[in-house]
Parts: sequence; structure tokens; C-alpha cells
Amino acid sequence: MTRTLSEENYLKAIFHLSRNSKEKVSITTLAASLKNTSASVISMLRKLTAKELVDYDKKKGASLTTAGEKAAIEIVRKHRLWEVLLAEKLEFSWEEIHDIAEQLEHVHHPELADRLDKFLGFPQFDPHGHPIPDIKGNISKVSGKLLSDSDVGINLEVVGVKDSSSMFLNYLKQLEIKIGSKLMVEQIIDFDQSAIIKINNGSNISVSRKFLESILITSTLPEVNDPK
Amino acid sequence: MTRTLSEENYLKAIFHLSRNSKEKVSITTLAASLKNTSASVISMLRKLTAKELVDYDKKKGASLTTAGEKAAIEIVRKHRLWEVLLAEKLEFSWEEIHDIAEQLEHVHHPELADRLDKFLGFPQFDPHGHPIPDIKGNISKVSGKLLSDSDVGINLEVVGVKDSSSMFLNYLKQLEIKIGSKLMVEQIIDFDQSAIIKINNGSNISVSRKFLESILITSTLPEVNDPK
DNA sequence: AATAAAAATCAGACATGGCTAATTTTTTAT
DNA sequence: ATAAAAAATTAGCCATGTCTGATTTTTATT
Repeated sequence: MTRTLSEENYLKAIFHLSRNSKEKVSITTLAASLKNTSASVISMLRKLTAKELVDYDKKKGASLTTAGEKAAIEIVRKHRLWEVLLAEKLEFSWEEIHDIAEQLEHVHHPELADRLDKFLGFPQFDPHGHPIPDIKGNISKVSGKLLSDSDVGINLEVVGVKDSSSMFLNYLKQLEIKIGSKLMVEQIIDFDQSAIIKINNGSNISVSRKFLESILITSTLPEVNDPK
Repeated sequence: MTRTLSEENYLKAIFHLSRNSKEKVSITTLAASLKNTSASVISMLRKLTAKELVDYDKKKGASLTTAGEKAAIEIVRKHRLWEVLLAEKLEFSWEEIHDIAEQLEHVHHPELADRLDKFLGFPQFDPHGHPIPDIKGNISKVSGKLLSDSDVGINLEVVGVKDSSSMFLNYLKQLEIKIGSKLMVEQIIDFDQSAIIKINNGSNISVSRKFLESILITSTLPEVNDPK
């Protein structure tokens, strides 16, 4: 029943990938995500299938069984709870916490996540704006939508990121964008789908399509000012 | 430069074993401590020697190089700091923390130990009474001595344990002995070196030599009552 | 339908870190 | 000094999880 580090990383990858695309995950996609070869992915999927954590169909790809999804959610729960501890208690910054949590998420103990959860005051979201699965594995809907789906000229507020890599987070830091920052899409460039956005009601910068797809926002309805 | 889980466990074992006996550590001793075979130990010592973390001399046994000791102390520091967090913040009990800390101690990040240390208020000892190496690797002397070295009839106070196994700690829990408990050796049985001890000024129980060698105490000088 | 490109799979290899079963020291006791 | 016991070492094997280099299967394109 015990899961190895590798097994856990595969479960997590399948979980995230099938969550994004809502579909079964192909070998190639998994291989790219885990930075392994297709051959390695296939042999691990066999192992996970034997353990009944994964269903695999050559045509349709891989998906998690109920047991596999439960395991994956536990890992994600630990990851995000540890991120909260690292950020709030140990004062690590946005860019640092992900890699440490990648290690901490694999620490096994039946009560660890729940104790952490309680100590942290049952946080709903991690420092990147991702929902923390509760003790039963329920995951609240992400409140925001992608910046790439926003219209021009609307007041927006950053509620999370889709990419937690330190590469991306360092870029955000440089741009002085964090959770709560105000954004507005000024213009979309048809040529390459890049955009010009205004940051914190200050400077305008040009960002790529990839950037737009990596930020979660909510539109801040202009204060209900005097609706008459 | 990165160390594997196994390497770290060997370094830690050598550190603890050579600290206890003050001597180089034999293959057999290491094998017993790690629950591996001698053959496995030899091959790992070769690897660690190549990495210049261990000195090994067939006649005298294994010892840590300066670099090896530094690495070992970092691991011990992390282990003990995590134990404090687990006990004090997450409310885990004496018996539970050791095994979780065995996993946490291998989480790598250059600043993690120091952030933990600060968050926990720079604790001097872990919940088992073991000194926590400071940021420079200095380890304060254990304040107590072994219960097995105590004379009969002296008021004693438990300051720590030498054995952090859950087996031993559960036994202590059953006996209602913890750090701060009052003890007195009532009688030593010459036959097998076992002893009768009084616990918390209450009941007398019989304990083995092994037990006596697993508890650290200080003698609580009878209150300086009216020295006249 | 035929073919090229993409994806999946297979076969075989490798590094790690364990193991067992000899075999060779080394130590200890007679 | 020698035999027995203990410790160290060697040789070879195994499982895990990865890889490379074919090869086969699927999917897309014309």
C-alpha cells in the first residue's frame, strides 16, 4: 500500500493534467510533464494500473481510479498546506515555497495533514491562490478565471497563478504583481495574442499569451457607487 | 554534492554511533544500527569515502570527515527542530514525532533549518531532551547523566531519553514518565543490574538495566531549605 | 487508400542500494 | 601457536525506476 516517491509524482501529474484538460492523459503529455521518456511512463503506468490506482487505455490514455484520485488529492492537500506554513509561519517567499513543498508533500503520517490544517486555521487557499482540498478531499472551485479570458478595459484583481514555477513567480515579482494586485488589459495584439496590461494603475507593459494564461483574476466590479 | 536519502542515513548513523562510543564505528555496528547487511554497509562506505564524507580504515572502522560531520549535524539539527514543531505546534505526542521527523530531516533547502529555528524561538532542546545544534553546528552538552549512573536515594528529575523509539516512549507513557518527572532509585539488584525506582514520589516499579541506560536525569538538590 | 508524422510500445541496458552465499582476514581463547 | 569465532570482504544477483534505440500502431494529410 505504501507509495514510492515516483508513484506519488505520477499520481499528482495525472491528477493535475486531467483536471486541466478534463480528459484522460496521454503518455506523451505525461512524459513531458514529468520530464521522463515515454518508455518510463509506460512502465510506471503498468505498475500503477496493477496497484489499481490508474486506469489505462491505449486509445484514450490514463486516468486515476477512485483510489488513485484519493491518493492524489491527499498529496495536493499536503503540498498546499505545507506551502501555507512555509509562507505564513516561516516567512518564505512566493517563489521559494513550491520546491520545498514538493518535498514535504511526500512525508507520510495519517494525521499530519489534519494537524497542519488545524494549526494553520483551516486555510481555503494556498499562497498561489490554489484551493486546498479539505479533510474529505473536497476541493472548492477556483474563484478566478484566466487573465487570457478577460475583456479589455475591465478592472481586475489577481487571485492566483496557474504556474507555480519559480521562473514565473520571479518574473511576477519583478513586475510587482502578487495576489491582490490590480490589473487591466489595455489591448490585445491580434498578431501573436500578446497583450498590453496596466499594473496597479501604474505602468503599462507588454506580456505574452503564455503569461495571460498563467494568471487567475476576478473582475472587481467597480464599487457599487451610487447606483441611483 | 546532493546526498541521497541512504547516504544521509549512513552519515547520521555514524554520527550518533561515534558520538556515543567516542570511537570509530565498525561495519558490524553500523549494519546492526541501520538494519542492513555488512555487505551493503561496505559498499555504501566506499561511496561515502569517495565523496570524502567518511574516512574508513579496515582496522579502525569508519568516522566522519569534517564535511561529513557538518552534513550529519545539519540533518540532526533539522530532525530536532522538526520534532519541536511537531510537538509544540502540531500537538503530536512524544512517541509520534520521531518517525515523522525521520522523514522531514531529509527535506533540503539552504534556509529551512534557520527559518524553523527562528519560528520556534531558537529552542535549545528537542522534546526528547536532546540538544539542538545551533546555526553554526555547535551542540551544547547534554545536561543530564544516565539514570544507570545514579546513586540510590537521590532525588532525580528526568531531562531526556537516549532512546527515541516509539517502543520505549510508549513504555514511558504507560509508566507516566516524561520530561520533568521525578524519580528516585530505591534499590539496585546486583543479580542482573535491574533496579527498583520510585516514580513521581508514588509507586515503586522494577526496571531493567537497559531501561536505566535509556533515561537522562539530573539530581535535584533537595531545596536549599534553611541551611542555617 | 497511401503515406508521413506522431504516439505508443518493446527490448535491452544502466545506476542505485539492497541481498545471499561464499571467502578471507582478524581477533580471541585455549 | 593454533583453532574457533567474529568481522570484513568479495562476487554475483535482484528490484526500482530510468534511459536509448528500434519497431509497431495510430492518426492525419493528401
